Amino acid sequence: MKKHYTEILKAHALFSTLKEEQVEEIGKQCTLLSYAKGHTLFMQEDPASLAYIVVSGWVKLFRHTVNGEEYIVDVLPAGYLFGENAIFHGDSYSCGAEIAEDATLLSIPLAALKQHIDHTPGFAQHMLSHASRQQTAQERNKEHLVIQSAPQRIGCFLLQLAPKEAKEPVTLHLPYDKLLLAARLGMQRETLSRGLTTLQDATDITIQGATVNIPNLGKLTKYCCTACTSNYPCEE
Amino acid sequence: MKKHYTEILKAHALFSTLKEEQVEEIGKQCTLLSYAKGHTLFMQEDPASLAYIVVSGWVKLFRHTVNGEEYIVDVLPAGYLFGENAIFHGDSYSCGAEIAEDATLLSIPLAALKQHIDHTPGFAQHMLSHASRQQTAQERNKEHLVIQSAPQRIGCFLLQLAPKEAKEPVTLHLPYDKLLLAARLGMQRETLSRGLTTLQDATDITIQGATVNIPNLGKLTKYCCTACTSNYPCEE
DNA sequence: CGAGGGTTTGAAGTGCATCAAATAGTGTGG
DNA sequence: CCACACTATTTGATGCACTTCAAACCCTCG
Repeated sequence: MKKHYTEILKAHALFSTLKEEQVEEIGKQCTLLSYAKGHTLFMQEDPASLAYIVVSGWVKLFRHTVNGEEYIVDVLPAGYLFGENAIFHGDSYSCGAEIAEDATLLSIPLAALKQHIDHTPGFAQHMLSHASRQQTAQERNKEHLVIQSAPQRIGCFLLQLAPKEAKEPVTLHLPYDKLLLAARLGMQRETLSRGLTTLQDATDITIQGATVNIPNLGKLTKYCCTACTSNYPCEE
Repeated sequence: MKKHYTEILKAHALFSTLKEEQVEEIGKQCTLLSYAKGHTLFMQEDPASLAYIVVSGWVKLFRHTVNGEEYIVDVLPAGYLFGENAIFHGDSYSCGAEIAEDATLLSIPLAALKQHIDHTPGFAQHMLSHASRQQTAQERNKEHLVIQSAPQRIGCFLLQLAPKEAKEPVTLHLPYDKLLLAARLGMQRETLSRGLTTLQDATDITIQGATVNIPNLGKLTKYCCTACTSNYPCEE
């Protein structure tokens, strides 16, 4: 029954090179949980004992400003790990987490991670390269805020949503509501709405509700990625 | 002669808990270098064999967009380490580095770092917590771009420049030219100039050339940090 | 069918960027 | 020590992008 927990773990780069028995031992301490949209997992500064891997659905990470507004740190799809950095924040979460779309999560005790960081050769190295990847992605995100216009950021997001070896025309669905998407991209919902229209005019894509059709990837790429410090596909 | 290299190393959190002999062994492989403003250390994608610690002066990290513009990743003061993440980027630098103000740097072979990551118990953990701190700082920076206005970002930068236990009135000097500062804060030089004027009107500070006088830290803090997800002082 | 959230559209305002030009500041050679 | 050249910074005028406020529209679900 619990065996497939290890499959989920091994699918993540962080655990991919651990020995079978080590993954199994972590797997034993994990739990699979299902939550409905809107459920709050934890708040910023809460004492932390669990990290999570998103198995399906979407999870929103957020912080609140001093004057009460919500800032979206990130919105995570399946395959992503979060909460693990509490280890380096005095065992409290550095941001809040809420289910953005119905999700199943695998919880992993922080204690298990800590133990492997300290005692399993090579694991800390994997954590390091994982942290480095995260940092690169975040740096790219920060760049976008300075360099790209709102429509470009939207297009860039669509490109990241498209599967790697997709053949045109690509059809995809916006994975969560547009209010959240706008916040994730650092803009107002109205700006998102207008940005999508601008994109349609500029790059031949069509949008109906949450359905996006991209007949010409090259045109979209050219529109968005010319202002960027990375070539498409924009991860590295 | 080379003994004080170890002092520089030990001043950095990364090496602070290594044993004396281990630090000395790294110290032997280091070199102290002086560069004039404008000197290019390396370019993005260059093969990397050295990391650096800024001993004095300022170093600018940058990337170029596809269409040739320069994006400022960060501008580092004394005490900061850079270039080390090449380890996780296939031994090539993820951004260019140039001397922003006359600087002396301590170069550290990446090979030495790698070796300690792999063979020195506890070192990888230190790298991890270092990476985590960096990530937090970067996340805060990214937030600022979305949440804060240009004058608020400027004020926030001034607050970070002020020594921790400073008593009013605080006097400080902008450490590098305003064109670079504007880029570092993600705005145009004209916006910086006008933002400084706005700040003067709003928070009682005075600016003459590169000299800034802050008679009332509370007022500046209130102006800037109310829109932020962290209380002053805004690191954690 | 009506209520309510999510989304779009419209109109007006604001902040930052852009272009252009003036001014201050810095270093050089006479 | 001054005149000149050159760069850094400020100021002014204007335009554009994004925000804000307001209202309409759409869609789903009771």
